[in-house]
Amino acid sequence: MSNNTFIVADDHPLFRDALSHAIGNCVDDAAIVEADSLDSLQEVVDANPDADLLLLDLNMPGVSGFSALAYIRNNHESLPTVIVSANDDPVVIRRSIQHGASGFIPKSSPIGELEDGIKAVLEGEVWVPDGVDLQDDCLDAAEAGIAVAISTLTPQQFRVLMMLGEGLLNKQIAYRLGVSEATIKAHVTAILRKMNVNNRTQAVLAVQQLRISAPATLEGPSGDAAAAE
Amino acid sequence: MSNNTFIVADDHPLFRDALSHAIGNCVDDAAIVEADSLDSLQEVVDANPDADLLLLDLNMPGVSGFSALAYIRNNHESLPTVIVSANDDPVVIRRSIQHGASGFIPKSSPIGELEDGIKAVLEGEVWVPDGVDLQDDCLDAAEAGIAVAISTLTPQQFRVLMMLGEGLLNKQIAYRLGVSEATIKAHVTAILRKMNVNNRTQAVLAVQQLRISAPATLEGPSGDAAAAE
DNA sequence: CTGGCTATTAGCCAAAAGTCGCAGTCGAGT
DNA sequence: ACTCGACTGCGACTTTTGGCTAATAGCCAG
Repeated sequence: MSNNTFIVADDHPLFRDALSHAIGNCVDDAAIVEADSLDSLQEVVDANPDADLLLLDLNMPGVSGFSALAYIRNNHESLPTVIVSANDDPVVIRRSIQHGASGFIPKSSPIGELEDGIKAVLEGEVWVPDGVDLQDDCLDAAEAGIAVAISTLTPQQFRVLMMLGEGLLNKQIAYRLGVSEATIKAHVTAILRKMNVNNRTQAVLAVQQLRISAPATLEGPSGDAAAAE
Repeated sequence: MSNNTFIVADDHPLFRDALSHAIGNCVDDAAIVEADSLDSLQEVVDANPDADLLLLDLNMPGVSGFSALAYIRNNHESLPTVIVSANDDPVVIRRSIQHGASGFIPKSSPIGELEDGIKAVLEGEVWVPDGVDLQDDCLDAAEAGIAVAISTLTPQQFRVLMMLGEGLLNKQIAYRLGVSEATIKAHVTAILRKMNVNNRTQAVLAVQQLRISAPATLEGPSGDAAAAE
């Protein structure tokens, strides 16, 4: 069954290390695979379809909120996923679980707690920090629908959607992915169909609904307006 | 000085009534003007440029988060604005004040407190619920920049921007505003310039950063999650 | 091996988006 | 009165989107 493979996805190297160590303390002979971006995450998950656990940061560059979780959950159903986030708002925690995460570990947790969480999830439990109530307030219907739509996207389509979410032109996306603009258009058309919207702006708005509130440090080609000068 | 005119902007009729009554208890001969949408708010504010106070709901239909506040604050600088919201998250309260509100009153407040707040603001104070600390975590630079950009928009441009934020086509916006599509395109171009972005999707993304994400947290806020990474 | 899914591309076309220049109006200022 | 500038509104023009067809190729499962 278990092949002792663990995936750690976080854009912060120091934190990946910390998480890897924690896993080492929980399991002997653990093979750790790391990812620091959406691209590498997709590669790694693809290359290790039978990993034991995925530790996923909610703030990866190029990924909007719970989109990645929604995508992973329905493309690799057998891969238990634990969200690791700097944000420990109970609302975010509940949303994580409702989107299919097997656990939630705040980045502020002491090491011991982190390890407890990992162990618990490895044994099939759902683990959240003490004092968080998972009851009631079920997932917003619209949000759930969007998550379902996203989960039907192919890997390439998902990448394209995330770039739409950065306000990029088809041409720019094509360049980044190294394919022709015609291909991007085909993907975009498919995405609009699956998400049941009429244009890219509406698709982006839908994705935004899966965002975790805080503006955070969402750097990007769009955020400008600020620098002004 | 004072002309005893008050503006109450909320899409919930019952709540407008409640707020109006509260004002009546604070001031004699108060003239109350109400607004239930962005359109009516712009009209009313325009028609009463020297009102004493604006009570503004954060969840008006057709207005995205703090956009309306940012717009009002820089187009009617002399109009003190108090935010009235169902969301009483300290983060939202702080953001409101930092965007230029003169006060913040949770919808869950007892009448007495509501009146205290109104009185305090009328005397020039900044009023927030007990126990909320306004210190530290200054406004995110990007968010502040976006607010400034929005504040430079003309009334019509602001309306157009809000509709862009609903994912509408130029044609649909034109119909709603009763002008030609060519006019909307011109407005959009002006908006893109002022916000320093290249296309409508990026403009929408910028506006989304002023959104108050979590749908009304009825929960007891444990740590304030101001962390926000 | 064959059918089904995905990815990729081209070409064509209609619609939508975005740019430019221009015109009318209104309200300061000088 | 006259100018100046901001706001609004338009039509002509270019670019980007998005839909459709069709073709090629890889990959996997039955």
